[in-house]
Order: sequence, then C-alpha cells, then structure tokens
Amino acid sequence: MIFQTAPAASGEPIFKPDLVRRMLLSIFGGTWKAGDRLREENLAALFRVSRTPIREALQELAAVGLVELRPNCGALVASFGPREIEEIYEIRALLESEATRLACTDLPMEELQRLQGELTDLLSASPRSPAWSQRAWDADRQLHGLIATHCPNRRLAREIARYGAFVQIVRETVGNRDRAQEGALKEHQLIVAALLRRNPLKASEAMRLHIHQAGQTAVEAIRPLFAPPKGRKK
Amino acid sequence: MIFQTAPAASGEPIFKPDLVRRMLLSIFGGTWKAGDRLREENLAALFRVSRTPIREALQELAAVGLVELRPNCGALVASFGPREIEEIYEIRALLESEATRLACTDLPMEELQRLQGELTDLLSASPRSPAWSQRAWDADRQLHGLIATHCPNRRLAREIARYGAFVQIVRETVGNRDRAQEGALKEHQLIVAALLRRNPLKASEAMRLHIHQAGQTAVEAIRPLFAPPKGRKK
DNA sequence: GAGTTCAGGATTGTATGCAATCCGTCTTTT
DNA sequence: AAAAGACGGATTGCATACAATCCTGAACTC
Repeated sequence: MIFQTAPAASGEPIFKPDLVRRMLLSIFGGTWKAGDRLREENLAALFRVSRTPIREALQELAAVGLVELRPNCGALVASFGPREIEEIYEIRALLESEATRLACTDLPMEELQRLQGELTDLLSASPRSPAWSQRAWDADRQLHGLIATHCPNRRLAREIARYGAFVQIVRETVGNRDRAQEGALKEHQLIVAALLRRNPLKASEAMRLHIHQAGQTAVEAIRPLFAPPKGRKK
Repeated sequence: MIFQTAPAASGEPIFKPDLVRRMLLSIFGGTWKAGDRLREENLAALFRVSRTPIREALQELAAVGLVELRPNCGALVASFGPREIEEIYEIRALLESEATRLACTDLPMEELQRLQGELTDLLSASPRSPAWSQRAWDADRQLHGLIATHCPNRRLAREIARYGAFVQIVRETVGNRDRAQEGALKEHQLIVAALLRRNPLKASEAMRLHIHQAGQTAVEAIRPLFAPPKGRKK
C-alpha cells in the first residue's frame, strides 16, 4: 500500500468534500486498478452514504479525468501510470509557464523578496527534517499560488487550480525526497530571480523547466509501482 | 461530453446529453444573464424533469466553467463577455499550438495533402455561399480534429476537446463572416504547409497565430452585444 | 434607535423507492 | 446440435420525500 487509503469501515458518516477526496485517494492509492468497474452500491456501502452523493462524487472525478463515466455502464477507473503522470506535467508546464509570463509584471516585489529570503534560508539550513520538508513544500505552494493569484487570465488560473489535486496527491505518493526537493528549491530561486528582474520570458522558461523536472521526479518515483506487470494488464 | 452529441452510433434520443445541451444553449443564448442564480426547482419545472438530472447537468456545466457552483448557494451563471472569450482563446492557443508541435511528425501525409487541396479549392471558389461557409468550417474542424487525434498526449487532446463546446457556441453566436473565414483559411494553409514540411515549431507558431486571430474576430463580434446593457437578451 | 438574536420560509443536500436498461443464461426451434 | 430469442438478475437513471442548512426579516433588548 502506498499510503493510508481511506476505507477501513469507519462507522462515521462522510461529508461531501471529504468524500471526493477519499475516493480520489483510494483511486490513486491503488485500492482499485485501472479499468476496474466501480459500482455505486458498493461505494455507497463503503463510505456509509447513499448512492446520490456517490454519483455526484463520481461526476466530479470524471470531470478531472480520474474515472471514465459511461452511460449505463458505470464508472471505470482511469489508467494512471507513468505515462499519464508525464502527460499531466506536460500540460502543467504549459499552463504555469504561461501564467508566469503573464503575471510577471504584476507580482508585488515585497512578496518575491520574502520568498527569495525563505528559499535562501531553506537551502542553507542543514537538517533535512520532516519540518524542513514541510517548509519547502509550503514555499513551493506559495510561489505557485502567488503566480496563479496575480495571473490576469482568470480562467488560466482556474485550469491550473484544477491540476492542484493531482499535484497534491502525487506529492503524497512520491513522498519526501530531499534530493528532489533541494533541486526544486534551486529551480525556484531561478524563477524568483527572473521575476524580480521583471523578465517574463526568462521566468516563464524557468517555470517550464521546473515543472518538467518535477514531472521527471514524479515519474521516476511512480514507475517502480507499475514496473512489475502483475498480470492485470487487461 | 457536452457538445458533439454522441456520434450517432445510435439514432435514439439521448436524454441527459440533450438536457445539458439545452441548458448550455439557454445560458449562452441569453436566457439568463451573468450572475443570475439558477434555482434547481425552476429548472426542473422548465425542462420537465426532476431535480436529480438537473443537478447532474449543472455539475457538468460547472466543470466547463459555464456556471459557478457554490455550496448551499446554488448555481450562478458565469460572466461571458469579451474578456472571458479572450481568455479562452488564449488558453486554446496554448493547448493547440503545443498539440500541433507534438503531433507534427505523426500526421499522415495523405490527409494533409487532401486538406491542402481542399483549402486551395475553397480559396479559389468564387461564390461565398452558406454552403461555402459550411465547407470552410468543416475544413477547420478537420484540421483541428486531425491534430487532436494524432496528439500523443491524450490528456492534452482531451483538454482541447473540452473547449470544443465553447468554440462551437461562439461560432453560432458570431455567425459566418466571410472575411474572417477567408483569413482563417489562409492561416490554415500556413499551418498545413508547415506540417507537410514536418517543421513542428513553424506549425506550432502558425497555429498559435491562427487561434489568436480567431479569438480577435470572436471578441470583436461579441463586443457589441455587451457594449450596451440593453436587451439583446430575452 | 441600532444591534442582536431567534424564528420562519426557502433552498440545497441526502436517502430511498421505482422504472428503464443491460448482460448473462437458458430454453426453444430449425 | 447450433443459433436465436426471451426471461431473470443485476445495475444504472430518475423521481419523490425528507433532513440540514442558509437567508430574511422582524421583534426584542440595551
């Protein structure tokens, strides 16, 4: 098991935001395999709710592409291997680099400088404790969030946010890898430096590279989970 | 999905997609204004169904961004003026230019040559009849469809298809404008020529410009509808 | 008179029951 | 015996009923 997957017969009722999230974790965590057919009644029993919220949760998951909803045939779990992860990061790289380019001139200097300081602190900190990892991820979220917030194309920001769930879950799956995090922080420094110089193209390209790197890390971390072909290919 | 109602494999009247499409047309057609609060019970009465399919349709519309779904507050019709159209075309330009770049080497020569011939025919045809417009739109769809089909990043193709609904509806709103269509055909020629030369960067850039131009046309066509807040709406 | 609180109505969220549909299997006919 | 059609179980799609929540407004207190 990759990480703590939800089910396990807790007697407490589940509320909708949690419901979607828990189903998402179950899907991504490997409770079900790609191509599995999810039956509403089973899910309803599993999560202790009726079929109605289950159906709505499935629709939300289908909108993000985690399940395929076929009329009168139920929900099929989408495939989610290294290839799909790579595709997602390719799209993220596109969207976020563009957002970086567009937001570059609007980003408040003081925020950028604060982030720059935080990045320097993090990289010079000696112990790579879990707390350090947490701070590093917070810094990552702050940078991406800052750009999304100041992106003049609101729909673009929205599309980026759509992929936030994936990123979050991939992170939880990948786990804390100091080496990768350190690399990410250095890439962040490049981005912030370009933003401070108000150089949209440089910043955009730095962001593209950063997400490309993150994608490679994620793919490498996930590949072993899919490497042993345990037969269930079809 | 939402538009491109099921490929007519079965001629039967499909209920739910039809419902979503009708709501979509109502929203975009001006039955409701931006910010209007849609109440499920009213919609249910209007479309003669119960609230359950209405809720599901609203979720689908929310997934595409046509309504904003707020917990316990119902569905708010999203704003849809020139600014939003511009944003959409900006994103389309990003996605489709990348898809063009990725698909460039895989596109079958014969299809490209056929399209090239069709474009030449269309541009040399003298009468700009409605039939000509139809053929021109078909050629447009074929080009974009061809690229999406051969795009190795399947999720990217899926995201592009998500915006197909907007494109379709914007077209119906904008109507056929010969001058714009003629320009689009010439841009198509540039794209196809680059694809035939297997030049991904040139093709990608040509696609980006093409969609940018189409976006400008759409914005100009839609702006007058929003300039005076008088009743172009019912 | 203004702010607060509580009650009532209105609206969304959830549960359950029923109808329509699909798939597997068995029977019947050629 | 093989193929085709029909029947039954299983599952999704829809409708209705109920519970929880939110907004409105008015009355009450300070």
